Amino acid sequence: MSTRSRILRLSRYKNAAIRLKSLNFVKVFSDNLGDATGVTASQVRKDFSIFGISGNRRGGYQVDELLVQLNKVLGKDKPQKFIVVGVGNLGRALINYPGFGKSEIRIVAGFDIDPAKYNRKADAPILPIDELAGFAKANEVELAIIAVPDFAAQGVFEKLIKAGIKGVLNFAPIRLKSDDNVTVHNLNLETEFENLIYFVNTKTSPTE
Amino acid sequence: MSTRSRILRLSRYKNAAIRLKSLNFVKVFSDNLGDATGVTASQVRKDFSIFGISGNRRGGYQVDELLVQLNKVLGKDKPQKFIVVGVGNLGRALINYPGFGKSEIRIVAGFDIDPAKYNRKADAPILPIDELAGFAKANEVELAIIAVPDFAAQGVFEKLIKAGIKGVLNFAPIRLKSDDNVTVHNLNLETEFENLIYFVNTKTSPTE
DNA sequence: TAGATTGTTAATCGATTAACAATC
DNA sequence: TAGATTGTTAATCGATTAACAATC
Repeated sequence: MSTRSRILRLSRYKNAAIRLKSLNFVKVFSDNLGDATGVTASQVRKDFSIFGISGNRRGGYQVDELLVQLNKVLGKDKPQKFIVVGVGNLGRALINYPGFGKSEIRIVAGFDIDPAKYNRKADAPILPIDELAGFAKANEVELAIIAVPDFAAQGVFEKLIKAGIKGVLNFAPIRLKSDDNVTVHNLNLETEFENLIYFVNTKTSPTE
Repeated sequence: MSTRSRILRLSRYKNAAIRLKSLNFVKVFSDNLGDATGVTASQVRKDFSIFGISGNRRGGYQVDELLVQLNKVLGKDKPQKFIVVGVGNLGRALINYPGFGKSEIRIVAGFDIDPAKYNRKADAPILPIDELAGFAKANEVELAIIAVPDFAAQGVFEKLIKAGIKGVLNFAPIRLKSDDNVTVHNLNLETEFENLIYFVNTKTSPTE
């Protein structure tokens, strides 16, 4: 009913709606959103209907109202606190990622084992990994990013579970398994590169 | 015939095969690979048959032979040169990404507009963006990564097209459109975060 | 009102899985 | 040989698209 790709499309509709709003659109049609995101108008309406997002026969969707509803489905109606484990290049990139600026995604702390990286005074402090569980509980953080080398990922994952984390985005090139209590999304950069290479080499366009 | 998700699975089979090889497996069965990657054995055999990867009735697949074939499909049988445009935190993280070490993915240069970042002596030199086209042609680079802020992405993309780039992995939170000559994969980190948030909030496990 | 767009149902399309004959 | 596993075809499942009645 709600597959990964359906939610990905919802994110795109949201981004398209933001763009259209900035162009002073007050209402949009399923046709506009389809064009902007590369799907059919039917798909847009179907996706909306599954989440009970409704518009106006004849009048399309009010952009402001639509954004409220999409943000609600996507959890963007309230702050979402993340911690990052592993403050190497990638971890630091995520902590400083400017794209989260206007969004409700907040990276509230980083954790590492290297004392040279600790910095308690930063907006998002960098702390010893031993403080992870305490910090997560004190600050009610349920979401985490793993940005450590592959050999350290499983150990970090287990620490995160003990700390009560409910969702993990894993950038380490190791496949972590979710269970009933913890949702894991694995994002393997090498795999993304391989995918691009394949489609360039064969000149086939991916369905994505 | 060859969708994005089929190629993603192929990457996973390859990673599983590498792991099994390191455990001294000489042959593997579709069943092993299915278990290791979370798909059915039928799926594995179907995927293989589409790419003409064949095994031994009764004897499964020789790991070494399988890896050769998978690497060939994925373009890992020869070096794949990438350039990175935008040497901020994310760009630097990609240039230094240790996960590419053993792989045939090579990041051969970075480009930026900030002179403070230039470094012609590094293994992967950081160069002024004006030198992009010249460098790409001289070094026969066809693959690029965009890691610049959103407002700069479209301009960079057009420069890349002019430089003869054939494939782009875009990390900027803007949707770039591929055409017949250039394959684009958009990887929007915010979207990945939203996806995780959704599934954590609803405790539904994604099909992925 | 007449015309246009939604919301939803039915039809289509494609991908996954099951089954089994071929065969090592 | 007998048993186990592949490779492939057929069946199933799910997701996308088309169509159209409802209606603003």
